[in-house]
Amino acid sequence: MAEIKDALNRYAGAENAEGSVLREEEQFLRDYDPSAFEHPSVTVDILLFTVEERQLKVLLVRRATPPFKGRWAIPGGFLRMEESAEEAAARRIREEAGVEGVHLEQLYTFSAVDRDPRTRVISIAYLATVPAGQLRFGAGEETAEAALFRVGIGEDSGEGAPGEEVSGGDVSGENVSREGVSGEAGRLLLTAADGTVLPPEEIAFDHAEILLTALQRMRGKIGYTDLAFGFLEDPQSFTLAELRYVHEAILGHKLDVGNFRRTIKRDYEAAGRIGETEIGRGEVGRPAMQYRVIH
Amino acid sequence: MAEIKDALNRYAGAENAEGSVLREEEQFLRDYDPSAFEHPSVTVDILLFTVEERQLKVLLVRRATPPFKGRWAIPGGFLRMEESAEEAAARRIREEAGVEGVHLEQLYTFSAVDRDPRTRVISIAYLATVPAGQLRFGAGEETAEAALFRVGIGEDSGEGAPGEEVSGGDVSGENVSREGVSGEAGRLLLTAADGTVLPPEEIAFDHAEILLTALQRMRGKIGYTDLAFGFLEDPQSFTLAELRYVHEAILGHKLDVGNFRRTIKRDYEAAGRIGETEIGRGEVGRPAMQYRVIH
DNA sequence: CGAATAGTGTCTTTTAGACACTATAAG
DNA sequence: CTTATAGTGTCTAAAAGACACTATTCG
Repeated sequence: MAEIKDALNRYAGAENAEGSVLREEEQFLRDYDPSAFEHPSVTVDILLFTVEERQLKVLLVRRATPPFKGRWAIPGGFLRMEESAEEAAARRIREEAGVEGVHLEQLYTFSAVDRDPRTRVISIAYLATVPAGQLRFGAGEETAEAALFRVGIGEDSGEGAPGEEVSGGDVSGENVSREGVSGEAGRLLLTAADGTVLPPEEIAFDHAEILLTALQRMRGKIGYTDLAFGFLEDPQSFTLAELRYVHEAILGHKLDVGNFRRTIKRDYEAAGRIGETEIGRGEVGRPAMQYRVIH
Repeated sequence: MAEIKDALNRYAGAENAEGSVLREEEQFLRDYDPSAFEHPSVTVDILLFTVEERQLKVLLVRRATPPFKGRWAIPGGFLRMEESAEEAAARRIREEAGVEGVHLEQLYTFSAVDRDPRTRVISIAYLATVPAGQLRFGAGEETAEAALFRVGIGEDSGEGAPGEEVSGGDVSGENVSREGVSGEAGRLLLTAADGTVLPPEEIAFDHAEILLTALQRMRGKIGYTDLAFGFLEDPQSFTLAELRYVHEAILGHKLDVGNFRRTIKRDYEAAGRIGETEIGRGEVGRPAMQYRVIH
């Protein structure tokens, strides 16, 4: 390693007084000495989402130390030199929630100079979709240091009672106003298990902003990607109703049954992405056809 | 440096068999000592796109040193401790191309451990859209160390001759096959000013992959965002035909005139995003209505 | 039977695509 | 007139949305 550094430094000295393009190459090389410059810390932040009781929830941890002591934050951790950001994210999810092999996708990288008051931190945020049944985060023993919060945007409801239906009013379908181009003006709404609403100001760092970014991303992609499948308890056996509940939880409103089936069958079943397996046994009501994700 | 690593390894050995949540907080704090860990280098990569002669082009620089000496690469630079990634990207664009205030958006962060053979580098890639007329990159003096390459995907054309129409065949409209969900199978096609085709293997590092990601992102977003406006020579005075040329260059195929006008007027003019100004003077043909971007 | 859930059919509105046509300029 | 570019109108097909209806289970 040492001789490589020497070689790079020699290169840097030799090629001066050039046009801007060459100067760029020169600086590039000089900077490549890993000890020559102070480098920022790099972390991964985990937006771990799940759908529990037909509601979209996110995992937050309570900070035990300043800054933002006592506030809730997105779990994260430092990137190690021998792992990629994806690997670090997967590792943190394993450590934090005891889950392996979940769907993981990069969200955004946050790099504002002052986002952490202590030192310069670059955070690469990842979005993870996890079936609620697989989550294991030190449940009863400690006073809740980690917890799931229901996530929504602004006005779309006040009813935080768990075990309830998705939405009080608006039973009639998907007739939600479609604002401009990238719409959805409201603000982030986090509801604890006991119904308490956590105002965005109570979130540590810039994590409220990150959560909002993640939610908007999911809402934008759920219709034409495989995102929803990551929430299914068993991707090898689910009903279209269960899949619809996932979509509804993410979008924050009910979907029309017939229209949902039509588009799913057209866009996914016809494309061979999901397939029927057999008719399940119902507990109440008519038994539903079971589907499985293919590939 | 060596004793720090030893200390860390000792820590690593000591901190086993804990409750997962508390261990995370503890580790978080320990890692916050900025000198305690070896940190990766962080760079920004600039995907500088422009539309010149109705063709989509990207700025690449030729590497003067190993690794990948002589190969073409995406321009980039190191992130400084006192600037955000966005600021670093804007600075590099100013240095490299002499442009200020261009549209800039984050693309993706690349973090594979071995992506640079010298040291650990995290690259935050930014996509910039620049009017061709504003580009100033050390033009005639040196043998081209930086150059614009026409960008396309796979099969969609062979005609690299500049100053030509966008596409040889396929004059009939937008009837391009719509594969599955995230389609567009082909591979990256880079064409130099002299018509030479640069195979993806000739691109340094993982930069061919990054370019492909960028192109796909642009194609996906051009229809419902303000992306195209960033390429207009004068956003305060342009014609719908000029705007269409930008869309065609990015998509890689011609668009139907009537349908294009219809959707632009519905989605942008009706929403107050663009507005008519006055009828321009034509050089040939009927003079066109001029539009301007609002806000 | 009623309650509960699964699933179908169909009408209307909106959007996308294809394509022929008219309009206004220069020479 | 021809050419070149700008702009309109319209027919059709596909997709989205609303909503009423039928089907199958349990008790």
